[in-house]
Amino acid sequence: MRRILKSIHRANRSVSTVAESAPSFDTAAWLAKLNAAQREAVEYGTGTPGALPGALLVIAGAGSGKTNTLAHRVANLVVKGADPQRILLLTFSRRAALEMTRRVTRITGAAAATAGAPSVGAALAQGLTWAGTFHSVGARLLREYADLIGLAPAFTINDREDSADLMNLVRHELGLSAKERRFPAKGTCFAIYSRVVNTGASLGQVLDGAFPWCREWQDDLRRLFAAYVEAKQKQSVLDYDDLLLYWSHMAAEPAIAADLSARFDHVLVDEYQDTNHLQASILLAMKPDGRGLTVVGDDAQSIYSFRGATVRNILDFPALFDPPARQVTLEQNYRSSAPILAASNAVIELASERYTKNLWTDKASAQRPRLVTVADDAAQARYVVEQVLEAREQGVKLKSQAVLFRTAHHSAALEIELTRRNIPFVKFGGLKFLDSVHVKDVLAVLRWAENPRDRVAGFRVVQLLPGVGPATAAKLLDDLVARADGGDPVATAGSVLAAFAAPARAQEDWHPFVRLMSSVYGRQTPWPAEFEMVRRWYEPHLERNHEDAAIRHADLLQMESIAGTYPSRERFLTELTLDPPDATSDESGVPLIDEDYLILSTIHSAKGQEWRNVFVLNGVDGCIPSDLGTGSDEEIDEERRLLYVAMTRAKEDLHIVVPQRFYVHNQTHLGDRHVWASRTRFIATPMLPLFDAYAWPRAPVASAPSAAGLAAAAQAKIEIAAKLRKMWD
DNA sequence: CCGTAAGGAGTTTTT
DNA sequence: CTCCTTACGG
Repeated sequence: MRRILKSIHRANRSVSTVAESAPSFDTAAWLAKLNAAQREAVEYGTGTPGALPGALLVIAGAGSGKTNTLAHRVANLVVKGADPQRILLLTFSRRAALEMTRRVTRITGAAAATAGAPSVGAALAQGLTWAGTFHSVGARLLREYADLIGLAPAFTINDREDSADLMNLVRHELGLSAKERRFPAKGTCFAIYSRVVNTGASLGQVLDGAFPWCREWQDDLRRLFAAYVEAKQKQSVLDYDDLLLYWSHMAAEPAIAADLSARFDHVLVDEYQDTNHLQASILLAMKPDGRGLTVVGDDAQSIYSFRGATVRNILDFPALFDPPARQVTLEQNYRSSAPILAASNAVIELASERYTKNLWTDKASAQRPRLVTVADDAAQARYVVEQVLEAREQGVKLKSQAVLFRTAHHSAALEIELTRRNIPFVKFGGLKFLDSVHVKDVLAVLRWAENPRDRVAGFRVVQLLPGVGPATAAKLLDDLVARADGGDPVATAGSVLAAFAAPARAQEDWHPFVRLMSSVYGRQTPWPAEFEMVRRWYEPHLERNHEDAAIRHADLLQMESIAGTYPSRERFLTELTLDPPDATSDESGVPLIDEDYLILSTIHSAKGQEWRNVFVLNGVDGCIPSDLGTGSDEEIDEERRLLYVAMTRAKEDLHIVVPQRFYVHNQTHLGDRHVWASRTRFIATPMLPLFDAYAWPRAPVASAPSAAGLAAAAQAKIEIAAKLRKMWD
């Protein structure tokens, strides 16, 4: 680790020397607004037309203008003659890709105007055709090369839930569910599998490191995963990890690798600190010598290790190449006020491992971040609502304010309070629209139509019919495969359904069902009318199965309008799976763009964003850090980085709310409804002067326990109820 | 073989 | 609370 620190510091030094002593910068007007380090990142290696720049690593601190810098670099490449269609831009989310594309187009247009080069604008008219997440780009490439690598081009993609369902099917087939001791649940099995794939570690290492309680099942798990892989291949189904895994193997296959690498002159990757081993291997296979490769990120904001992301990627990047990658560090923060930045820096400074230097800003302010003590969950919600409304009175839009929390359910009390007070909000993270049963049902029909081998989809669809259960469904799906006999099952699926001996109880529903499926298999109804047909078929089943059919029906209508914006069923399914709408609100659907609403978001989903005012909920031990994430020093550091990410989202006002008591649900072994909490360990006592301590509500009650007493109790973490129970042990 | 009811166990963050 | 499993009546 010390070695890494050194190399980073060395690199920092080298950057400042470069910034000071590089007079050869092209100081075109459109780059004038960038600072020296940003300009270095934008212009590195672009001086010689036609030559590809060597590998570049940009360490970009929070709020240091990272997106803007990356967009300028892409624009600069285009201005200097790069073909936008041969630029691959990999981002962390769909939203980030859209934002980046928008900015690049705007910047390039402006640059072309000042440089008097209209041809550049024309070059970008087609846009950046290859901007997206690793997963969506992977899906596109795999469809193109599918025939060469033995994939059916019409493969369907399973999201996390579907993947877990398939894992479950296989788990039952292998008889693992009937073990004496309870076998890990489907979601756990899938998480283990996914971690092995994404980290490149062995099953044993993953079990030891992250799932120690499943170690006893190692042999069964290995058997399960082998069968799971086989099932996916038989069914022409890919999970998220496969999109990367196939891509990586494809890029390592000499016959394809040359063609694949040659398609892209430049590859640029955003949020590199949150990529995993597999993604790094893809980049290296695409650009073995690093020429044309740029990665951007901030190790202090690495918060996705649970997904296999490793900070090693960004730290080890320079040394992968010869000569080593150029490193540029952006340290000036343009987002937050000095007091907010000082507090954030203090939090990250206590990390046991740190790699980069502190950020600085010249945005002075007298307003320190607030550390607000409230009695409990409910008071926390009332405090936030009061403050949000007060800020709005002063002209701060709801949209410029955000409430951030560690886990999705931490906002439950607040959501109730907001609904009660009629304040519109949109929540990012947590349960998704696509996870609801009715939405999944309809999507399953479409997925099954796209790919009749898809067993999870088929299983789900057939069992919608009353009288059809797992046994009947399995028999039908077996028939489908048998009849296709290795060929394309779409051709024969219709007649298999028609000939199938449906159980007596399902007779009545069978013929409408066969008509529907034959029509979608044969693509007799064009997209998106097909969606409407499926939805109409589904309606009676919706009403039979759900009390709240009316609300769910509205969801489906909303999805129908989304369906209309995609050119085909395949694109709709693929993009919806890879970029699901990630917001939910109190009403069905997202409020209109021009409405004002408060943002609620998990810290993870808040990545890359900023707001004028930010509230961080539950700044207590047990929430941040989550008590599930305190097993190792690495986990604790990641939780610390989470708080750092949350704090650095704020521009002017930051409130960290500390309820003294919070509810713990469903902890049967502890049984408590609520526990005393103490301030998060990440805000240590010596750091308190950086905050405004604030107790809310202000009015003291004579008989209330003293603040000192409460603090002492909180320190001791007394659980009285637990003690009372112990009396009887 | 299906559907339902009852009871037990697990539980973050997401492409 | 929600998911999963099991037991039992059509």
